Amino acid sequence: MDQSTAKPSIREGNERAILAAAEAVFAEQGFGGATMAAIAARAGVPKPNVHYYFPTKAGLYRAVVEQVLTAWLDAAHAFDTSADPVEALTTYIEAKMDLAREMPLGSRIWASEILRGAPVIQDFLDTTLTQWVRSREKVVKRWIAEGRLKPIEPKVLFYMIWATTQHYANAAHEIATLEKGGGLDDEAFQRAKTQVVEIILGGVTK
Amino acid sequence: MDQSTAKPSIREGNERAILAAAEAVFAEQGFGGATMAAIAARAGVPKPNVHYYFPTKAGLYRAVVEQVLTAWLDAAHAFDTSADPVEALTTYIEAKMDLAREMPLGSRIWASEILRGAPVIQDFLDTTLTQWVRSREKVVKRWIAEGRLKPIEPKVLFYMIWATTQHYANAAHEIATLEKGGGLDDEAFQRAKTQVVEIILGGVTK
DNA sequence: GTCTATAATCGGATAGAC
DNA sequence: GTCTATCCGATTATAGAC
Repeated sequence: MDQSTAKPSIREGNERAILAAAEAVFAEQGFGGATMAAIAARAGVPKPNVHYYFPTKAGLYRAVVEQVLTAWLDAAHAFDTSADPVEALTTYIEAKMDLAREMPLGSRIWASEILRGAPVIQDFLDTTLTQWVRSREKVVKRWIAEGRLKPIEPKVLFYMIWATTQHYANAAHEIATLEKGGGLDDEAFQRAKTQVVEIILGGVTK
Repeated sequence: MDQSTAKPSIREGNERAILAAAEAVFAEQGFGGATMAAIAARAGVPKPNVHYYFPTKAGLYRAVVEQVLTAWLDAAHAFDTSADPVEALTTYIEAKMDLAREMPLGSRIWASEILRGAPVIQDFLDTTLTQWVRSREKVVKRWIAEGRLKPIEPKVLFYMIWATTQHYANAAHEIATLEKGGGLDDEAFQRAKTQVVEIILGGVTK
Protein backbone atom coordinates (compact mmCIF):
# COMPACT_ATOMS: atom_id res chain seq x y z
CA MET A 1 0.00 0.00 0.00
CA ASP A 2 2.97 2.32 0.42
CA GLN A 3 5.79 3.34 -1.90
CA SER A 4 7.54 -0.02 -1.95
CA THR A 5 4.73 -1.54 -3.95
CA ALA A 6 5.01 -5.30 -4.21
CA LYS A 7 7.52 -5.94 -1.44
CA PRO A 8 6.61 -9.09 0.45
CA SER A 9 8.64 -7.29 3.04
CA ILE A 10 11.52 -8.90 4.80
CA ARG A 11 10.64 -6.76 7.76
CA GLU A 12 7.15 -8.14 7.98
CA GLY A 13 8.34 -11.72 7.83
CA ASN A 14 10.99 -11.20 10.46
CA GLU A 15 8.70 -9.34 12.81
CA ARG A 16 6.18 -12.12 12.50
CA ALA A 17 8.79 -14.78 13.22
CA ILE A 18 10.15 -12.87 16.21
CA LEU A 19 6.70 -12.23 17.66
CA ALA A 20 5.78 -15.89 17.30
CA ALA A 21 9.02 -16.99 18.96
CA ALA A 22 8.59 -14.41 21.71
CA GLU A 23 5.05 -15.60 22.37
CA ALA A 24 6.32 -19.15 22.91
CA VAL A 25 9.26 -18.18 25.11
CA PHE A 26 7.32 -15.70 27.25
CA ALA A 27 4.57 -18.31 27.69
CA GLU A 28 7.06 -20.96 28.79
CA GLN A 29 9.41 -18.88 30.91
CA GLY A 30 7.41 -15.84 31.98
CA PHE A 31 8.67 -12.32 31.40
CA GLY A 32 11.50 -12.57 33.88
CA GLY A 33 12.64 -16.01 32.75
CA ALA A 34 12.61 -15.26 29.05
CA THR A 35 15.83 -14.14 27.38
CA MET A 36 16.34 -12.31 24.13
CA ALA A 37 18.88 -14.99 23.17
CA ALA A 38 16.27 -17.74 23.54
CA ILE A 39 13.79 -15.76 21.48
CA ALA A 40 16.35 -15.11 18.76
CA ALA A 41 17.33 -18.78 18.62
CA ARG A 42 13.71 -19.87 18.36
CA ALA A 43 13.01 -17.31 15.64
CA GLY A 44 16.10 -18.41 13.75
CA VAL A 45 17.71 -14.97 13.67
CA PRO A 46 20.86 -13.58 15.28
CA LYS A 47 20.35 -11.96 18.63
CA PRO A 48 21.05 -8.34 17.59
CA ASN A 49 18.45 -8.73 14.90
CA VAL A 50 15.77 -9.05 17.52
CA HIS A 51 16.93 -5.76 19.02
CA TYR A 52 16.85 -4.19 15.60
CA TYR A 53 13.11 -4.85 15.30
CA PHE A 54 12.24 -4.58 18.99
CA PRO A 55 14.79 -2.39 20.79
CA THR A 56 13.91 -3.57 24.29
CA LYS A 57 12.69 -6.77 25.88
CA ALA A 58 9.87 -4.90 27.61
CA GLY A 59 8.75 -3.43 24.29
CA LEU A 60 8.72 -6.84 22.63
CA TYR A 61 6.70 -8.17 25.53
CA ARG A 62 4.18 -5.36 25.18
CA ALA A 63 3.82 -6.12 21.49
CA VAL A 64 3.09 -9.77 22.24
CA VAL A 65 0.60 -8.91 24.99
CA GLU A 66 -1.21 -6.51 22.68
CA GLN A 67 -1.70 -9.31 20.15
CA VAL A 68 -3.28 -11.41 22.88
CA LEU A 69 -5.51 -8.51 23.84
CA THR A 70 -6.93 -8.39 20.34
CA ALA A 71 -7.89 -12.05 20.49
CA TRP A 72 -9.46 -11.53 23.92
CA LEU A 73 -11.61 -8.70 22.58
CA ASP A 74 -12.76 -10.75 19.61
CA ALA A 75 -13.90 -13.52 21.96
CA ALA A 76 -15.60 -10.96 24.18
CA HIS A 77 -17.85 -9.97 21.30
CA ALA A 78 -19.30 -13.47 21.32
CA PHE A 79 -21.31 -12.40 24.36
CA ASP A 80 -24.33 -11.27 22.38
CA THR A 81 -26.30 -8.99 24.66
CA SER A 82 -29.36 -9.13 22.43
CA ALA A 83 -29.72 -12.88 22.61
CA ASP A 84 -31.45 -14.87 25.32
CA PRO A 85 -29.28 -16.01 28.25
CA VAL A 86 -28.88 -19.62 27.20
CA GLU A 87 -27.82 -18.68 23.71
CA ALA A 88 -25.60 -15.78 24.78
CA LEU A 89 -23.79 -17.73 27.49
CA THR A 90 -23.42 -20.84 25.35
CA THR A 91 -21.87 -18.88 22.52
CA TYR A 92 -19.58 -16.98 24.86
CA ILE A 93 -18.36 -20.02 26.79
CA GLU A 94 -17.73 -21.92 23.57
CA ALA A 95 -15.81 -18.98 22.12
CA LYS A 96 -13.64 -18.80 25.24
CA MET A 97 -13.03 -22.56 25.17
CA ASP A 98 -12.05 -22.40 21.52
CA LEU A 99 -9.72 -19.50 22.24
CA ALA A 100 -7.97 -21.51 24.95
CA ARG A 101 -7.64 -24.42 22.55
CA GLU A 102 -6.43 -22.42 19.57
CA MET A 103 -4.24 -19.86 21.33
CA PRO A 104 -2.83 -21.64 24.36
CA LEU A 105 0.33 -19.56 24.35
CA GLY A 106 -1.58 -16.30 24.37
CA SER A 107 -3.81 -17.58 27.16
CA ARG A 108 -0.77 -18.45 29.25
CA ILE A 109 0.84 -15.07 28.71
CA TRP A 110 -2.42 -13.45 29.70
CA ALA A 111 -2.58 -15.55 32.86
CA SER A 112 1.00 -14.74 33.71
CA GLU A 113 0.37 -11.04 33.22
CA ILE A 114 -2.68 -11.15 35.50
CA LEU A 115 -0.75 -13.17 38.09
CA ARG A 116 1.90 -10.46 38.28
CA GLY A 117 -0.74 -7.79 38.78
CA ALA A 118 -1.10 -6.67 35.17
CA PRO A 119 1.91 -4.32 35.00
CA VAL A 120 1.52 -3.93 31.24
CA ILE A 121 -2.24 -4.10 30.70
CA GLN A 122 -3.48 -2.18 33.72
CA ASP A 123 -4.92 0.55 31.51
CA PHE A 124 -6.91 -2.07 29.62
CA LEU A 125 -8.35 -3.39 32.88
CA ASP A 126 -9.26 0.15 33.92
CA THR A 127 -10.99 1.03 30.67
CA THR A 128 -12.09 -1.59 28.16
CA LEU A 129 -12.48 -4.52 30.54
CA THR A 130 -14.25 -2.47 33.21
CA GLN A 131 -16.70 -1.18 30.61
CA TRP A 132 -17.24 -4.67 29.22
CA VAL A 133 -18.06 -5.99 32.68
CA ARG A 134 -20.34 -3.08 33.58
CA SER A 135 -22.42 -3.47 30.44
CA ARG A 136 -22.66 -7.27 30.68
CA GLU A 137 -23.52 -7.05 34.36
CA LYS A 138 -26.55 -4.99 33.43
CA VAL A 139 -27.64 -7.59 30.92
CA VAL A 140 -27.27 -10.43 33.41
CA LYS A 141 -29.19 -8.47 36.03
CA ARG A 142 -31.97 -7.86 33.55
CA TRP A 143 -32.16 -11.59 32.85
CA ILE A 144 -32.35 -12.20 36.59
CA ALA A 145 -35.11 -9.61 36.98
CA GLU A 146 -37.00 -11.32 34.17
CA GLY A 147 -36.76 -14.57 36.09
CA ARG A 148 -34.63 -16.28 33.48
CA LEU A 149 -31.56 -16.71 35.67
CA LYS A 150 -31.07 -17.48 39.34
CA PRO A 151 -30.25 -14.44 41.48
CA ILE A 152 -26.47 -14.49 41.28
CA GLU A 153 -23.75 -11.88 41.33
CA PRO A 154 -22.86 -11.52 37.63
CA LYS A 155 -19.13 -11.22 38.34
CA VAL A 156 -19.13 -14.61 40.08
CA LEU A 157 -20.43 -16.05 36.82
CA PHE A 158 -17.90 -14.18 34.68
CA TYR A 159 -15.00 -15.26 36.89
CA MET A 160 -16.13 -18.88 36.70
CA ILE A 161 -16.30 -18.73 32.92
CA TRP A 162 -12.94 -17.01 32.54
CA ALA A 163 -11.14 -19.25 35.01
CA THR A 164 -12.61 -22.53 33.79
CA THR A 165 -12.13 -21.93 30.10
CA GLN A 166 -8.60 -20.58 30.43
CA HIS A 167 -7.67 -23.50 32.65
CA TYR A 168 -7.66 -25.68 29.53
CA ALA A 169 -4.78 -23.59 28.18
CA ASN A 170 -3.01 -22.62 31.38
CA ALA A 171 -2.94 -26.09 32.88
CA ALA A 172 -2.56 -28.05 29.64
CA HIS A 173 0.51 -29.76 31.02
CA GLU A 174 -1.23 -30.80 34.24
CA ILE A 175 -4.20 -32.03 32.22
CA ALA A 176 -1.91 -34.03 29.96
CA THR A 177 -0.35 -35.68 33.01
CA LEU A 178 -3.74 -36.64 34.41
CA GLU A 179 -4.94 -37.91 31.02
CA LYS A 180 -2.16 -40.50 31.03
CA GLY A 181 0.22 -38.13 29.34
CA GLY A 182 -1.53 -37.59 26.06
CA GLY A 183 -3.46 -34.41 26.58
CA LEU A 184 -6.99 -33.95 25.27
CA ASP A 185 -7.63 -34.98 21.69
CA ASP A 186 -10.17 -33.02 19.68
CA GLU A 187 -13.01 -35.32 20.60
CA ALA A 188 -12.30 -35.18 24.32
CA PHE A 189 -11.96 -31.42 24.15
CA GLN A 190 -15.32 -31.03 22.41
CA ARG A 191 -16.91 -33.19 25.11
CA ALA A 192 -15.32 -31.04 27.81
CA LYS A 193 -16.57 -27.91 26.07
CA THR A 194 -20.12 -29.24 25.97
CA GLN A 195 -20.03 -30.24 29.62
CA VAL A 196 -18.60 -26.93 30.80
CA VAL A 197 -21.52 -25.23 29.05
CA GLU A 198 -24.00 -27.68 30.56
CA ILE A 199 -22.73 -27.38 34.11
CA ILE A 200 -22.57 -23.60 34.12
CA LEU A 201 -25.92 -23.15 32.39
CA GLY A 202 -27.46 -25.77 34.66
CA GLY A 203 -26.13 -23.81 37.61
CA VAL A 204 -27.44 -20.39 36.66
CA THR A 205 -30.70 -20.97 34.76
CA LYS A 206 -33.93 -21.48 36.61
CA MET B 1 14.45 -31.52 70.55
CA ASP B 2 18.16 -31.85 69.82
CA GLN B 3 21.27 -31.03 71.82
CA SER B 4 20.80 -27.28 71.80
CA THR B 5 17.91 -27.52 74.22
CA ALA B 6 16.10 -24.24 74.73
CA LYS B 7 17.44 -22.27 71.79
CA PRO B 8 14.67 -20.13 70.25
CA SER B 9 17.02 -20.52 67.36
CA ILE B 10 18.22 -17.61 65.32
CA ARG B 11 18.32 -20.03 62.43
CA GLU B 12 14.66 -20.85 62.69
CA GLY B 13 13.65 -17.21 62.78
CA ASN B 14 15.81 -16.31 59.83
CA GLU B 15 14.69 -19.27 57.75
CA ARG B 16 11.10 -18.35 58.44
CA ALA B 17 11.67 -14.72 57.42
CA ILE B 18 13.49 -15.71 54.25
CA LEU B 19 10.84 -18.26 53.27
CA ALA B 20 8.08 -15.69 53.80
CA ALA B 21 9.94 -13.10 51.76
CA ALA B 22 10.68 -15.62 49.03
CA GLU B 23 7.03 -16.64 48.86
CA ALA B 24 6.03 -13.02 48.24
CA VAL B 25 8.73 -12.30 45.66
CA PHE B 26 8.26 -15.56 43.75
CA ALA B 27 4.50 -14.94 43.71
CA GLU B 28 4.95 -11.42 42.35
CA GLN B 29 7.78 -11.96 39.90
CA GLY B 30 7.71 -15.64 39.05
CA PHE B 31 10.81 -17.83 39.38
CA GLY B 32 12.70 -16.16 36.57
CA GLY B 33 11.82 -12.65 37.61
CA ALA B 34 12.64 -13.09 41.27
CA THR B 35 16.11 -12.11 42.47
CA MET B 36 17.95 -13.18 45.58
CA ALA B 37 18.65 -9.50 46.25
CA ALA B 38 14.93 -8.70 46.28
CA ILE B 39 14.23 -11.62 48.61
CA ALA B 40 17.03 -10.58 50.97
CA ALA B 41 15.82 -6.99 51.03
CA ARG B 42 12.27 -8.07 51.80
CA ALA B 43 13.43 -10.43 54.54
CA GLY B 44 15.60 -7.69 56.01
CA VAL B 45 18.85 -9.64 55.81
CA PRO B 46 22.00 -9.16 53.74
CA LYS B 47 22.09 -11.04 50.49
CA PRO B 48 24.81 -13.56 51.39
CA ASN B 49 22.78 -14.50 54.42
CA VAL B 50 20.08 -15.86 52.16
CA HIS B 51 22.67 -18.03 50.46
CA TYR B 52 23.91 -19.19 53.83
CA TYR B 53 20.51 -20.70 54.64
CA PHE B 54 19.49 -21.62 51.10
CA PRO B 55 22.60 -22.12 48.96
CA THR B 56 20.81 -21.83 45.61
CA LYS B 57 17.83 -19.94 44.25
CA ALA B 58 16.37 -23.17 42.87
CA GLY B 59 16.63 -24.80 46.29
CA LEU B 60 14.89 -21.90 47.97
CA TYR B 61 12.15 -22.07 45.37
CA ARG B 62 11.68 -25.78 45.98
CA ALA B 63 11.38 -25.16 49.71
CA VAL B 64 8.66 -22.57 49.10
CA VAL B 65 6.79 -24.80 46.66
CA GLU B 66 6.87 -27.69 49.13
CA GLN B 67 5.16 -25.52 51.73
CA VAL B 68 2.40 -24.78 49.23
CA LEU B 69 2.07 -28.48 48.46
CA THR B 70 1.35 -29.23 52.09
CA ALA B 71 -1.50 -26.73 52.13
CA TRP B 72 -2.88 -28.19 48.89
CA LEU B 73 -2.94 -31.68 50.39
CA ASP B 74 -4.73 -30.48 53.52
CA ALA B 75 -7.44 -28.90 51.38
CA ALA B 76 -7.68 -32.06 49.29
CA HIS B 77 -8.69 -34.03 52.37
CA ALA B 78 -11.81 -31.91 52.61
CA PHE B 79 -13.22 -34.02 49.78
CA ASP B 80 -14.88 -36.55 52.03
CA THR B 81 -15.50 -39.62 49.92
CA SER B 82 -17.84 -41.12 52.48
CA ALA B 83 -20.28 -38.22 52.45
CA ASP B 84 -23.09 -37.60 50.01
CA PRO B 85 -22.23 -35.57 46.89
CA VAL B 86 -23.78 -32.30 48.01
CA GLU B 87 -22.01 -32.37 51.33
CA ALA B 88 -18.69 -33.60 49.93
CA LEU B 89 -18.57 -31.07 47.09
CA THR B 90 -19.75 -28.20 49.28
CA THR B 91 -17.08 -28.88 51.88
CA TYR B 92 -14.40 -29.27 49.24
CA ILE B 93 -15.26 -26.13 47.27
CA GLU B 94 -15.45 -24.10 50.46
CA ALA B 95 -12.08 -25.43 51.59
CA LYS B 96 -10.52 -24.47 48.25
CA MET B 97 -12.10 -21.02 48.36
CA ASP B 98 -10.79 -20.47 51.89
CA LEU B 99 -7.34 -21.62 50.81
CA ALA B 100 -7.31 -19.08 47.99
CA ARG B 101 -8.39 -16.39 50.44
CA GLU B 102 -5.95 -17.27 53.20
CA MET B 103 -2.91 -18.25 51.15
CA PRO B 104 -3.07 -16.10 48.01
CA LEU B 105 0.69 -16.08 47.59
CA GLY B 106 0.91 -19.84 47.70
CA SER B 107 -1.94 -20.13 45.23
CA ARG B 108 -0.15 -17.81 42.82
CA ILE B 109 3.11 -19.71 43.09
CA TRP B 110 1.20 -22.90 42.43
CA ALA B 111 -0.44 -21.36 39.35
CA SER B 112 2.87 -20.07 38.09
CA GLU B 113 4.46 -23.49 38.53
CA ILE B 114 1.61 -25.18 36.62
CA LEU B 115 1.82 -22.51 33.89
CA ARG B 116 5.49 -23.32 33.32
CA GLY B 117 4.73 -27.03 33.03
CA ALA B 118 5.44 -28.02 36.65
CA PRO B 119 9.24 -28.32 36.39
CA VAL B 120 9.57 -28.70 40.16
CA ILE B 121 6.42 -30.61 41.13
CA GLN B 122 6.12 -33.00 38.21
CA ASP B 123 6.68 -36.01 40.47
CA PHE B 124 3.80 -34.85 42.66
CA LEU B 125 1.53 -34.65 39.62
CA ASP B 126 2.60 -38.13 38.58
CA THR B 127 2.03 -39.72 41.96
CA THR B 128 -0.07 -38.05 44.65
CA LEU B 129 -2.26 -35.91 42.43
CA THR B 130 -2.88 -38.68 39.90
CA GLN B 131 -3.92 -41.02 42.70
CA TRP B 132 -6.14 -38.37 44.25
CA VAL B 133 -7.91 -37.84 40.94
CA ARG B 134 -8.29 -41.56 40.21
CA SER B 135 -9.88 -42.29 43.57
CA ARG B 136 -12.21 -39.25 43.47
CA GLU B 137 -13.19 -40.04 39.90
CA LYS B 138 -14.44 -43.41 41.08
CA VAL B 139 -16.52 -41.77 43.78
CA VAL B 140 -18.05 -39.27 41.37
CA LYS B 141 -18.84 -42.05 38.91
CA ARG B 142 -20.54 -44.01 41.64
CA TRP B 143 -22.68 -40.99 42.48
CA ILE B 144 -23.58 -40.71 38.80
CA ALA B 145 -24.47 -44.41 38.63
CA GLU B 146 -26.67 -43.93 41.68
CA GLY B 147 -28.49 -41.15 39.85
CA ARG B 148 -27.38 -38.47 42.27
CA LEU B 149 -25.33 -36.49 39.78
CA LYS B 150 -25.74 -35.71 36.11
CA PRO B 151 -23.62 -37.87 33.79
CA ILE B 152 -20.50 -35.73 33.58
CA GLU B 153 -16.82 -36.40 33.16
CA PRO B 154 -15.47 -36.07 36.72
CA LYS B 155 -12.31 -34.28 35.59
CA VAL B 156 -14.37 -31.51 33.99
CA LEU B 157 -15.89 -30.92 37.40
CA PHE B 158 -12.53 -31.00 39.19
CA TYR B 159 -10.99 -28.57 36.72
CA MET B 160 -13.89 -26.19 37.14
CA ILE B 161 -13.55 -26.28 40.91
CA TRP B 162 -9.76 -25.84 40.86
CA ALA B 163 -9.80 -23.06 38.28
CA THR B 164 -12.68 -21.11 39.77
CA THR B 165 -11.56 -21.21 43.38
CA GLN B 166 -7.93 -20.40 42.61
CA HIS B 167 -9.03 -17.52 40.40
CA TYR B 168 -9.87 -15.60 43.57
CA ALA B 169 -6.19 -15.71 44.52
CA ASN B 170 -4.55 -15.65 41.10
CA ALA B 171 -6.58 -12.76 39.74
CA ALA B 172 -6.98 -10.83 42.98
CA HIS B 173 -5.55 -7.74 41.34
CA GLU B 174 -7.90 -7.95 38.37
CA ILE B 175 -10.82 -8.49 40.74
CA ALA B 176 -9.80 -5.49 42.80
CA THR B 177 -9.74 -3.36 39.66
CA LEU B 178 -13.22 -4.48 38.67
CA GLU B 179 -14.56 -3.98 42.21
CA LYS B 180 -13.71 -0.30 41.98
CA GLY B 181 -10.25 -0.87 43.32
CA GLY B 182 -11.03 -2.18 46.75
CA GLY B 183 -10.91 -5.93 46.34
CA LEU B 184 -13.44 -8.20 48.00
CA ASP B 185 -14.14 -7.58 51.68
CA ASP B 186 -14.93 -10.56 53.88
CA GLU B 187 -18.65 -10.25 53.36
CA ALA B 188 -18.40 -10.09 49.57
CA PHE B 189 -16.01 -13.02 49.57
CA GLN B 190 -18.38 -15.13 51.66
CA ARG B 191 -21.19 -14.33 49.23
CA ALA B 192 -19.00 -15.33 46.30
CA LYS B 193 -18.08 -18.57 48.05
CA THR B 194 -21.75 -19.41 48.59
CA GLN B 195 -22.63 -18.64 44.98
CA VAL B 196 -19.74 -20.65 43.55
CA VAL B 197 -21.03 -23.63 45.55
CA GLU B 198 -24.60 -23.01 44.40
CA ILE B 199 -23.76 -22.68 40.72
CA ILE B 200 -21.54 -25.74 40.57
CA LEU B 201 -23.87 -27.91 42.63
CA GLY B 202 -26.83 -26.67 40.63
CA GLY B 203 -24.98 -27.64 37.49
CA VAL B 204 -24.05 -31.19 38.47
CA THR B 205 -26.85 -32.44 40.73
CA LYS B 206 -30.01 -33.86 39.26
C1' DG C 1 18.86 -4.71 6.42
C1' DT C 2 22.27 -8.15 8.58
C1' DC C 3 25.40 -9.85 11.95
C1' DT C 4 30.19 -10.13 14.49
C1' DA C 5 32.20 -8.27 18.28
C1' DT C 6 31.78 -6.00 22.45
C1' DA C 7 30.26 -2.81 25.97
C1' DA C 8 27.65 -2.38 30.28
C1' DT C 9 25.00 -4.24 33.66
C1' DC C 10 22.74 -7.52 36.47
C1' DG C 11 22.44 -11.27 39.45
C1' DG C 12 23.79 -15.78 41.53
C1' DA C 13 27.21 -17.26 44.25
C1' DT C 14 31.57 -17.14 47.29
C1' DA C 15 35.79 -15.65 50.05
C1' DG C 16 37.14 -14.29 54.11
C1' DA C 17 37.15 -10.76 57.90
C1' DC C 18 34.56 -10.21 62.09
C1' DG D 1 26.48 -17.15 62.64
C1' DT D 2 26.98 -12.52 60.18
C1' DC D 3 28.08 -9.49 56.46
C1' DT D 4 31.44 -6.53 53.36
C1' DA D 5 33.62 -6.94 49.25
C1' DT D 6 33.95 -9.23 45.15
C1' DC D 7 33.99 -12.68 41.50
C1' DC D 8 32.14 -14.24 37.26
C1' DG D 9 28.81 -15.96 34.18
C1' DA D 10 24.69 -14.50 31.95
C1' DT D 11 21.97 -11.03 29.72
C1' DT D 12 20.44 -6.69 27.77
C1' DA D 13 21.83 -3.64 24.55
C1' DT D 14 24.91 -1.26 21.08
C1' DA D 15 28.76 -0.13 17.80
C1' DG D 16 30.18 -0.61 13.48
C1' DA D 17 31.78 -3.54 9.54
C1' DC D 18 29.47 -5.67 5.71
